[in-house]
Amino acid sequence: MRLVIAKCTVDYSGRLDAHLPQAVRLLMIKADGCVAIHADGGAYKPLNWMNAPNLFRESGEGSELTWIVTNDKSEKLTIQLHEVLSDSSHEMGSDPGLEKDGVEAHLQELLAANVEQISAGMVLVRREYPTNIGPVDLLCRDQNGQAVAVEIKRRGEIDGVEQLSRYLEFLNRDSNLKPVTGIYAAQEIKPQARVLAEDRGIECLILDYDELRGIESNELKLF
Amino acid sequence: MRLVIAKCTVDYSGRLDAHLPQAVRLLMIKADGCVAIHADGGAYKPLNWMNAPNLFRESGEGSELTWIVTNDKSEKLTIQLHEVLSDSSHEMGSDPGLEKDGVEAHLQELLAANVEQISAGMVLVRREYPTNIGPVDLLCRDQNGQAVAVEIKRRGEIDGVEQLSRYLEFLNRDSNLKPVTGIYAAQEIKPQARVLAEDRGIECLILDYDELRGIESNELKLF
DNA sequence: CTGTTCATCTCGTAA
DNA sequence: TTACGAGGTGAACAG
Repeated sequence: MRLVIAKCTVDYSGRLDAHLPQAVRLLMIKADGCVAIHADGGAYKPLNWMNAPNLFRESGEGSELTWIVTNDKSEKLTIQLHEVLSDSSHEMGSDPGLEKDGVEAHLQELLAANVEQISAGMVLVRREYPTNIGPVDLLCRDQNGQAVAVEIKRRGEIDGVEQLSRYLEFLNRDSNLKPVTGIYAAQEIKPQARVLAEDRGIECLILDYDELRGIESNELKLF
Repeated sequence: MRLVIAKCTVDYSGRLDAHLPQAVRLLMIKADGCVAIHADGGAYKPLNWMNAPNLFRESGEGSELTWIVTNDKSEKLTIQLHEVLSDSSHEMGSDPGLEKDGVEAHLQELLAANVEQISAGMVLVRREYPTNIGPVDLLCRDQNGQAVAVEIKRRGEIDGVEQLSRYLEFLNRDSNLKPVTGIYAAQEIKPQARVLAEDRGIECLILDYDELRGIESNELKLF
């Protein structure tokens, strides 16, 4: 990894056009060739960047170096270096990578194992119940034996309501299931999504991840 | 900005849990306190990070330093530094920031100012016309006085068609507007999006950004 | 290889 | 402050 601190101006042209006025910034060039330009503030996202694979060309000399980075999608990043304050390279080797735990898939597992938390007497028919337009997260039957399709999201936005509506439309064509009602379950449901869901007769359910995890661990303790 | 190259292990706990095994990485600490951990490859996104504002604590000594970064949302980033290979700081001053050109807002402005480019006699009612499920980009009336809802995208994909369909559904409940037709306008419309749009009776319109900008500047020249 | 969905999304902006 | 939608979204996964 090469790290350069320099007073520079930058122009990007590609999916949009962008320009950075002259200032001191960090230019980061990784081993795979990708380039990132960071200011000393803001979040982790660089001001400008160019992903690998790309072509890096250096031209000019002295106090007016120019870096031009291009790729095969006709994107172009032009960096004018007016003054280089630091330039260093570091050997780092390959990275073993990140291990994650606690994302959305876990939520579906937890709820599938505890469908009676949705309403008393609810029974799971199956997870990822297939339809022609994709699988529904959960298909259940309530205490009266009526089919219920459940769509689970971490954050319930309007797209998820559309998705569930489409599933219901298809499920209701199956005379063995009809009539099928819908439940939209999420840790958080946005107001607009709620409006649309209720407009379509879909029930909204707020999930408590910690509570579900608590129930799970309590049940495990019983055995 | 402080840049440290070190052999380290990292643990993050907060919105999820994540762990990084021991390896040499770049640790970046910006002036506003945010911390990012980069490997020498992958894209511009760091492996782990912690945004400002946060609390940074350094403890231990010699070859076993520990950095603990916490914030008020009970997120915690723990960095064990097993070997520091480089540690430097750089004064960079504030950044004038990025100037962008060619994003969706520009397209909407340009088209709003030139609605007769959509079709002859078209008149703008208002931009960001509100509905219960969000604002429509443009509401217009055509030469016959019939209401037309326009959804503008830079890249026209299928979810934009869904979005416009929802707006039309709600707008058509308003007896002052009914019947409302839809136009899906984008610089580029994906084949699947076009099929769905036409299936729903929504007209597709390809926008030429340069052309719209040209019309705009020509009109300016007239005055 | 495209298409779809998730993300510690980030980021801006308007109510 | 919160809600909402765009993003040079990126990244992972399924078909």
